[in-house]
Amino acid sequence: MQTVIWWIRRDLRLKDNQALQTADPVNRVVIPVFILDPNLLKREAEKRKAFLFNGLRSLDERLRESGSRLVIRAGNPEEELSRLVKESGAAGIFAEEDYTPYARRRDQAVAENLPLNLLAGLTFHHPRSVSKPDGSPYTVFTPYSKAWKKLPQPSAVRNVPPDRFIPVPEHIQSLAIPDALSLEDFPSGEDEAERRLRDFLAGRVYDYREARNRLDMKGTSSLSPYFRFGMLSSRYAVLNVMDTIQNAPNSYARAGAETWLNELIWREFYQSILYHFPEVSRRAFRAELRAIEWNNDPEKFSAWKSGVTGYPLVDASMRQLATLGWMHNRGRMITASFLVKDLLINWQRGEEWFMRQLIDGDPASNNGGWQWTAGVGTDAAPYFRIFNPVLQGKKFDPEGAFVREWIPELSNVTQRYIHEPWTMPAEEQRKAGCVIGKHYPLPVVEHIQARERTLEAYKHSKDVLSGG
DNA sequence: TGAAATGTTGGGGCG
DNA sequence: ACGCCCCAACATTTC
Repeated sequence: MQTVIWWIRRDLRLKDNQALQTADPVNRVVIPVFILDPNLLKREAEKRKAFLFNGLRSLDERLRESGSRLVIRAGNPEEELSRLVKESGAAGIFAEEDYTPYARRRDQAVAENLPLNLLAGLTFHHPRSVSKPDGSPYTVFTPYSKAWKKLPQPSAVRNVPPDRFIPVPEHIQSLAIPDALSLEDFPSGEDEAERRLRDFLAGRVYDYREARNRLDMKGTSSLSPYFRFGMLSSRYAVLNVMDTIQNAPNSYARAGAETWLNELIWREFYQSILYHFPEVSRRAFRAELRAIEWNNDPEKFSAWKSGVTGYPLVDASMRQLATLGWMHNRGRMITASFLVKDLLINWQRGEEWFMRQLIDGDPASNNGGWQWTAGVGTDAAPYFRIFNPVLQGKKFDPEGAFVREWIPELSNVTQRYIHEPWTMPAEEQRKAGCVIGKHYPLPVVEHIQARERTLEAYKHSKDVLSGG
C-alpha cells in the first residue's frame, strides 16, 4: 500500500481539507506531520504559540479517534521531510499552500528535492484567480470584491470519512507536543471553531453590521484565531454565510450577513496583496509615503504598549490585547491610528508589536490593516483620516462599559467624563476616587495638536517624494 | 472602516 | 404681514 505525507502547516483541521482529502487517508497510509520550525517559532507570540500547541493536541485527539495520530518533528522542514520520506518510503507530500514570503521560499526549497504537492485552501479564491481582465492583480478593495463575487464558486465541502483512517506505522516516531497554558477565552481546535461559527450564524450575524463596531458588545465573530491556523476552512465559512444570506428572514438580517461576508473578502484581499506584492512586508506600498519623518519617542511607544496613554479607549484596548492576545477590530483601528497619527510612531513598530501579541496574528491581515490605518497601503484610508479617540469612545462605547471593564482605575468615573477623564473637575475626581495624573495618567499628547503635526509630516513626505 | 471647518436651510422670536 | 436675527440641524468641503 502506498504511503504519503500530509504536511500540516496552518490547516489544523480534518474537515474540508483539500490537502488531507488528496492525500487520501482511507486508501493510503497517510502520515500527518507537523514540523516545529525554529525560523517560524521564534517569530510567534507566546499566546499564539500556546494556541497553536493546544490546537495540535486537539488535532491529535481527532486523528486518534479516526485511527491515526499526529507526528511531531522539529527542525528545518526540508531536512525533516527528507528524513521522514526515507523512514516511511512516502511517495508524495501534500500540503495546503501558504502565501507568506517565508512560506513560499520554504516550499520552493522543499519542492526542489521532494515530491511536494500544494493544494489551495487558505482562501476561498486563490490570489491568482482574482485578477483584472488584463491579468494584473487588483489593488483596490471594491473592484476586487466585485470580481471575487463574480467568480464561479469552488465546489461544495467534501470530507474524509473520519472513522476509517489507515494507521500510521508504529516505527514512525514523534516528539511530544510542547506543553502550553490553555487560553480561557480561546479554546483551541476545530470543534470550538465549528461551535463558534454555528453560534454566530444562528443569529448574531444578523446584527453584525452595527454591532461589530461596538466595543461594549460581543458583536464580532471572534473567529480570527481559528482562521489563522485553519481550524476553520475559508470555503466552509464562506459557503455557510452565503447560505445564511440566501435564507435571511429580512433585509436587515441579510445586510448583517453580507457585511460579514465582506469582512471575509477583506481577509482574502490582504492575502492576495501579500502574494502579489511581497515587498509590503518590508515597506509602504505607496512610494510617496516612504519618507515620513517619524518621531519614534521610546517613552510614548512604551506608554502605548502598556496602555497608559491617558486616552481611555486606547488604553482599554491595549490592555485587552495584553490580557487576551486579542483585540476588537475597532480597537485595532483606534489604537493603530493613535500610534501612527497621534504619536507619529512608524506603523511598522506597531505592526511588529501586534504580531508579538495577537493569537490571530497573520502576516497578511496584520500588515494590510496597519498599512491601511497609516494610509500608506493599497486602498488605504486617506492620510488625513485621523480617529479622535474621544469621539470614537462616545460613538462605540457610549456608556463607557468597555473602558471600565479594562481600566479599573476609571471604574467609578461617570459616563460624562469616561472618555475624557482629564476634564473632570477636582471634586469629581475625588468622588470617583481617581485623581488624574496620579491614579490614571494625563494624556501623553494633545490630540488636536498631534493631528496637525501628523498632517504636516505626511504632506512633507509627499512633497519630497513626488518631486514637487 | 473620520473629523473639523464651512456653508445652507428653515423654524421661531421679535420689533 | 414682514424682515431681521439667532441658531440648531443638516449638507458640503476640506484636511
